[in-house]
Amino acid sequence: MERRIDILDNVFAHFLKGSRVFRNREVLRHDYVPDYLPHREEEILRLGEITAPTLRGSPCSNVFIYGKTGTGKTAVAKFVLNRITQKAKEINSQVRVCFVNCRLAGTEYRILAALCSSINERVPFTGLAVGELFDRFRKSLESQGVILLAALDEIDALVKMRGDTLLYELTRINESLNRSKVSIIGISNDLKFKEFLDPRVLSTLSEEEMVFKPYTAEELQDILMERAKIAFHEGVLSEEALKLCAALAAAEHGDARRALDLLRVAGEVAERRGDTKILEEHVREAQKRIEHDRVYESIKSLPTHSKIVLLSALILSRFDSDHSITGEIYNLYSELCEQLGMSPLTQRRVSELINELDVMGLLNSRVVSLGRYGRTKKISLGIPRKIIIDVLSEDEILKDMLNYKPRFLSSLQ
DNA sequence: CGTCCACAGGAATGACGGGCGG
DNA sequence: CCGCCCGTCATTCCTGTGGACG
Repeated sequence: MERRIDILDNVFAHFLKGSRVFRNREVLRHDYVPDYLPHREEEILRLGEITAPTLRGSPCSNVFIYGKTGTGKTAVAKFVLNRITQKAKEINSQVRVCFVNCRLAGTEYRILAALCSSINERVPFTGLAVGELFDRFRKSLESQGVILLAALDEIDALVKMRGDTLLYELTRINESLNRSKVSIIGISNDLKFKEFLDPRVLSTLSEEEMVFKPYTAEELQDILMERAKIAFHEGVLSEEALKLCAALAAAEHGDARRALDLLRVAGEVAERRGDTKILEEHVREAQKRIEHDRVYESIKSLPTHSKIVLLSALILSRFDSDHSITGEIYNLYSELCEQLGMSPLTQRRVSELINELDVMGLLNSRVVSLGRYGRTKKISLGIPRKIIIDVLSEDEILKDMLNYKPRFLSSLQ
């Protein structure tokens, strides 16, 4: 059944787009879970062993999975959960599984709602108090007498925004359940995450721990190769291009997600140019494009005042040497605010904004002492001028200020 | 060697908006 | 549904500081 739909999808896509590069672009998306996960056999086995008891109706140890982005945590968890579901159906076992992405869910309410729906407890989208929802969840569990295996992905996001109360409740829920049990698989890409947790929650939650190591370049090659077979038409992807994708991603964090993005965008670049083979140059172009898009978006979504600070740095970079200092930036920033009819923020705040832009890589700033002439930050642009100009010239408020001449120009030279 | 510049950056506090609990 | 609380952004006030200059 599924297979037939897949085939048709490909036919439609091919017919509509007439792609000579892609056979099935979908498999390069990072939310796609392939049938085979290269170099994660051990992890799959381990997680399988830990969770297997649920199949015969016993609870299993809670597991905590750590690892940087793109190390296969989510894929492995989904993979194992899928297999458990399959097996449970076969042998008619009373195990239920639930996979929730805490960051996407956003609130405790929606996470609980997802847990409820996995045990067929229907709850309203909104309206109930979280405590009420929790009671319903517990009652429903108890009356059904099932084992629930719940995977909480990006669990660090939940704790960062809401604290660990929900986790605390969830880890304690088994104490009040007789016929049912809940086992939790927590997934986090923040390795320091433990420190934010109540020690009691932590010890309950991490009865078992798994750490996912970054992929090596060779491992990434295998992953890409598997996907490429499905994603591209035969002979489209050159070996050098594939190796380059793997190498670039390995240099970053061993991030499979990044590797797949590179491959997909490289395919798109080739397609757009009308080429039928993906070469190294397409990958390099893809890398540029991904980086460009990232920077472009981050500038575009900046608050207005941060944009003005960035614009000040841009304008100042035309004069003087390649760096300016906090005071100069602040003077020009104030001037620009005046021109725009806005009231400027304080220097203290602007200093903070500069730090934020520095963290984002849009500016480089470092503290220096100029001796008799004070202590300040030397600030330079962290990205090509062109990108800033591109984004800001689309900005309704700031587009006319790109060629602004600072009044205190004379004092600069 | 002390001074003093031009800020860095911490702490306390206020304004505001959105979500949570009752 | 409403009030309260909490997080975010911003201001105010402040103490700290590396090193050129005299």
